[in-house]
Amino acid sequence: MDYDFRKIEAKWQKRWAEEKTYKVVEDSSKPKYYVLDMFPYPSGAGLHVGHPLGYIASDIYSRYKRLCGFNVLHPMGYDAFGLPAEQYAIQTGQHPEKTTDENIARYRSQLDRIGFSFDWDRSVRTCDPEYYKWTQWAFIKMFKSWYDPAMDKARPIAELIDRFEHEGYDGITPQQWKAMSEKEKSDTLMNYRIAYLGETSVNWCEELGTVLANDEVKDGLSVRGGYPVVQKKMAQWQLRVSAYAERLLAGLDKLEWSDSLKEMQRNWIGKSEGTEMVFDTECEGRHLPITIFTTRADTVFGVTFMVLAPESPLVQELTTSGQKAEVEEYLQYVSHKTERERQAETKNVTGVFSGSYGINPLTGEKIPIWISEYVLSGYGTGAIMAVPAHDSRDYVFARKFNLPIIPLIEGADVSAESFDAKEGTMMNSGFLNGMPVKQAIEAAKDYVEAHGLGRRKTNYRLRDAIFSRQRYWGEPFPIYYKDGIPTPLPDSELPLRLPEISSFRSQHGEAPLERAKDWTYKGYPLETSTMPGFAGSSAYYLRYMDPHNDSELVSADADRYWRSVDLYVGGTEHAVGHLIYSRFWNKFLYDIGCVCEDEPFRKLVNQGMIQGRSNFVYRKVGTNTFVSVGLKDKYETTEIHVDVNIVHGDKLDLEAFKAWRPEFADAEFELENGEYICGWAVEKMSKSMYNVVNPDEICETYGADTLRLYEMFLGPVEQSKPWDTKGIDGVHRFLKKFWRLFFDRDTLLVSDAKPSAAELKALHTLIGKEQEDIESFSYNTNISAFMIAVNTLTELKTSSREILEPLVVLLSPFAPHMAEELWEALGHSDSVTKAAFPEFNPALIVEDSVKYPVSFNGKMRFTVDLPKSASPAEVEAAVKALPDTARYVGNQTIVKVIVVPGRIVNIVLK
RNA sequence: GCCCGAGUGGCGGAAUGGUAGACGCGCUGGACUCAAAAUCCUGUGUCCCUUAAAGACGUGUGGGUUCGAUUCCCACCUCGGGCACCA
Repeated sequence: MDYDFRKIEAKWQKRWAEEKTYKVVEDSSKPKYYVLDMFPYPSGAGLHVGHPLGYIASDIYSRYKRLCGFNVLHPMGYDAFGLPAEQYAIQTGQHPEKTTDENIARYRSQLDRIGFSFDWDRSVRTCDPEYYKWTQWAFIKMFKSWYDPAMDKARPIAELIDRFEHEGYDGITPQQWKAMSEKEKSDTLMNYRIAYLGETSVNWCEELGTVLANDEVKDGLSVRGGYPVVQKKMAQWQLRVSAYAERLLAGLDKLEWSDSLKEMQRNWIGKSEGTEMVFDTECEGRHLPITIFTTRADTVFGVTFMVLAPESPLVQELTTSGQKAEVEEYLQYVSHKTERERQAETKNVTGVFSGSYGINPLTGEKIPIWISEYVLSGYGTGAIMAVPAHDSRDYVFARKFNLPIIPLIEGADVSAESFDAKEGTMMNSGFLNGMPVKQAIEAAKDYVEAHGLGRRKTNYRLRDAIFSRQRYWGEPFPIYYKDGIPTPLPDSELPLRLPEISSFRSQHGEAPLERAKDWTYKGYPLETSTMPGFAGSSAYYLRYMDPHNDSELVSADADRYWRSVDLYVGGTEHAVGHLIYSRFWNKFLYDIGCVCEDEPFRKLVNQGMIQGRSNFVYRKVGTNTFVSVGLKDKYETTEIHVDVNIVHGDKLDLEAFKAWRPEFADAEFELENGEYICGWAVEKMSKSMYNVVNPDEICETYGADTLRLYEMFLGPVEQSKPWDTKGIDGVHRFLKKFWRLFFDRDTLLVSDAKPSAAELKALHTLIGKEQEDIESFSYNTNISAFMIAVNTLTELKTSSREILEPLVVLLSPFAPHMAEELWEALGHSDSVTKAAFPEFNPALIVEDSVKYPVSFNGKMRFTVDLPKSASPAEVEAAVKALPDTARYVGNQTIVKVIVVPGRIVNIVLK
């Protein structure tokens, strides 16, 4: 019987589904392990070979952990709310639910073909009301909570109301509180709630008709669609993520994530420890203290001007009547610029003088106050002290407007550029003179605090997450407006289902839900925006633990058993979006006692992207003649993408090319050595570049086991690499060889013969390597080890069951279909999934050499590593060689001399 | 500009202080075959050389540490990723 992968794979996929082989239930007798993939957004294009890379890696890990005796939770679901489905609906009038269902069905069948060990009974989809009920539930919890800085955690809002009523809080006295109207009370509480409604400047995308989060915008364009994004002031629902900044930062230390990913999160959180300092200012006789934030308190002696953000409310206060016209003109100019334009023109310095002056608190000098767009209103206090000598932005500004520059660090040359580094010795700085910069910063902070000029302050760049989207295909907010006061629905009304609407297009910033009929609760209007994509993906890993529970997000029992995700596999593109929001969401649930772990993803592996490898043909301009790549420079040619599926090893299939598109039917060719060689490039895998490779085709030609093996053999999981089928025959050949260890045509070769030492060595080398490699995700080297083992065993003509049986178990995480088939052939009625990982015996793999401990000088110990066959004379010779080389050893204590047959190679220090 | 990460044969890559290039692809020659496919065997870093032996060189570049460096340190170059007026 030959290796008939089509038959074998279909047979086992059917059986796994029928017998629910991968169904998992909580089992306190076994240790648990939770392996999670980032669930996909089911797009219309279906899966290409890049998508399953991470799924294959995590599936191998899950199967390995099962063999090791763990109760493994390995679920899969769909992130099904989102813009593309809605955009498609706008274009075609099809309901997004319909296209989403179709796409999911397609994804499911593609995934099933690859042989994953998901427990599909636990599958979730974010657009399912039974699922988004819990997204809405969590939102209400956030609405009903505030962040208590004293306890450093979220607490019920009732506690805050109680404080306002009885003792007062944050400058509001009980008397003031009691005097407030309901609306005023509601507005006040909005300043504290974790989920709150607030006026804010948002990224508005006219084309998409919605606001976007900062991580949904890149270079002033929307990440999805690439449409322009502008700034606009709007009342939006927001999540107080910033309250968790310090905990989100500190929590990173405990996580097994890559350094680069942690670093990205740290940058995004952007902690900055500095000083808030008060400068007195004077505008037409009125005095107004303004607060600035700086990390360089040591440079106050070099402050020669101050700058306000154009959006700062202080601008109105500090503009003198003489400057009013000029300032107004500048504000007009700034307001007409989009965020994109502001970013694009960072070198073009603009600004205007306000007319008023501030007083340097240390020198008492009068310094002008300017207004410029280079100061951001959203960070710090929206006002800065400018030190042109030691800040490059202030320097450029000072040069442009001829403001004085005072150097404060000895030897710093500020004639051409500023000296930003925090090093050197202070000068021109009063009591700080002579100090190194770092020391001066601390001394200045102390001085400022001691003299009541300001205080130490930590700022974070992390902003609150804007949570409203003016679109249809998302979770509706469980909020209604009772006399204008936002009020949550009672839990018993959840889920609040998405209403039907007639047209999906939004106009003039009006949300699609505004057109829904009877979108009210008890006669009061319901909120018309919907939640963003990250809402549904923030706690999905919890729902997998207990997916059918309709009274709780997750039961305490299920949560205590599964706790958190042990291994999370996904791409880096979610580094600062999903992975921040999810951690925030989880920490909130932790605060309210809903979950028992405060970090959701203990270990995270980022799989690399699989890029496409595009092929090109070259058409002579004005003709229908195509020249091979080596000849293209002789003519003027146009480069044209050609479907990679009609190119094999960069050689174009001429007939297939003529048939590809009508305009090439009568194409002519100029060949090289009788062949047409295509050019190539590594690009993103996409339809428009004709470089998409579909996993179904690979499964059809080579089988799912080959696909799995090949994707892993391509290189390290974390690395990005182009898809290139050149090597796929190699792994396919390996599987056929593996098969032939067991079968010669129809004859099963397995016997009860005792294994030889060489056979045991080959097996146990592999067992040891597999343990090590899977734990470190070095799947590619492990497959190499498999190839070596199979070659050795083939050569040894192994038939021993004691070798072959464990070998099948070792193969099963990588090529589960073949492993099941062979396992059954070996006489097992149970799935190979239920087998145990073979026990590793390192004694069976020792080298044919022996270590001779040798003392030297009574102090150092040497280990001489010699072949067993070495004669005493050879050992002596090796040892005699030691003193010469050992001279260099100094106070090292152990030295190993590696002896390859006949010659001393080197010494090992330990 | 700032912060990460990476540079090894014709190609994907292996080796984390100890015989560089495992394993696979490709290519060379051969066996089987009428032939092909499939399968198996052989060789395959570069230079010198008809070939082989022997030798020299060789992990982006230049220095350093070490008996010994692809691996550790410093500087530079190139590529990839992230952040980018965050005071």
